[in-house]
Amino acid sequence: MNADHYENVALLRGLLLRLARSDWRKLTKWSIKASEVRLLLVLKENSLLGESQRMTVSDISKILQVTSPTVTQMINNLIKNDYVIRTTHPTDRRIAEITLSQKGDKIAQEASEMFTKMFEGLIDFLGKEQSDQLIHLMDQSIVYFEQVDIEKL
Amino acid sequence: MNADHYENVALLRGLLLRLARSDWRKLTKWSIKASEVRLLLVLKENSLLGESQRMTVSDISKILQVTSPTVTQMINNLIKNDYVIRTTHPTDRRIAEITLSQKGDKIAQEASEMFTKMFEGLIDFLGKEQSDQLIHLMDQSIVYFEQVDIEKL
DNA sequence: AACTAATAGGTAGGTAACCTATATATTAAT
DNA sequence: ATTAATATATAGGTTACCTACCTATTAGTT
Repeated sequence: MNADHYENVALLRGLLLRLARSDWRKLTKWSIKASEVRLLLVLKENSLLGESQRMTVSDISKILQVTSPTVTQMINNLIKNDYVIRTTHPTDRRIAEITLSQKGDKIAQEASEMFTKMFEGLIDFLGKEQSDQLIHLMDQSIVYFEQVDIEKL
Repeated sequence: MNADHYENVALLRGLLLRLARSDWRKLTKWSIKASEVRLLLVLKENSLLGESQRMTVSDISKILQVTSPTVTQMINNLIKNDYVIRTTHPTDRRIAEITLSQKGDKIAQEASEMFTKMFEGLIDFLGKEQSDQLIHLMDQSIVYFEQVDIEKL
């Protein structure tokens, strides 16, 4: 553990901050918000996984890691412009089932392709091995941040 | 370039999103906002680099990568509770010079120590070599994202 | 000196992306 | 039948930004 073992603390902090604020998340070619595109993508990807096309507010909330009122709000916006459809579960009327409309599916498809190309580009740019490394390191970093107790710092 | 060269596209996207939304940025033990703590840190770190304690709104804006109205707003809040002081440049009266008050310096000091410990913790957790790798890969990713043209995707 | 352009910052008002607290509807459990 | 639990919605708020515009001041030009 030499003298400059920790030389990169500031660098690391700065990079994480920049990456967090990076613009790719805010991209939206479509006339809906970036967060709403992400929601459409969740629905699309769920159906591609062979799961049912219908998802509940709670499912979406878990995947996007936001609270259910946040999901409701996004869905209300999406319904307003016919990107998704809300129906009631046939046997449990508490549950709202959300499905993509044709319009929503089209955007989800385009967004999916765009993000795929964007991240394929990143993998090409970094190289396969390096991108695997990045995945591993980011995953570990998330583990670290989830476990660290600020009160004890 | 085998079949699953791009297998990790979704994984990479998900991790970047999670890291972006990670909570460490929102931490604030103090009675001011996280973004305001970051501003105090900029002032503190600038003075530690031997630069003058005084910084202009433009300087801060460049470092935090936010617009000047955003900086003005944060500074107004910080002034309200005596964390920073705004004075006018002696020879160029257009320029506002921002300095830490004693109260602000104390928080900046604490925050600096906290973040330092937090990122030292990350370096220990990942290992020195791995954390250097992470820095390199994040840096390259930022380069990539800055250069990628969405319109062409 | 007078005028125009450039620079630095502030003001007003808005938006995205979240949140908490609370209410409502429905179903499950006792 | 009553109470508790669950799923979602509503109301209203917050943070962290932004753009458009305005003012004050300084620099450059004729």
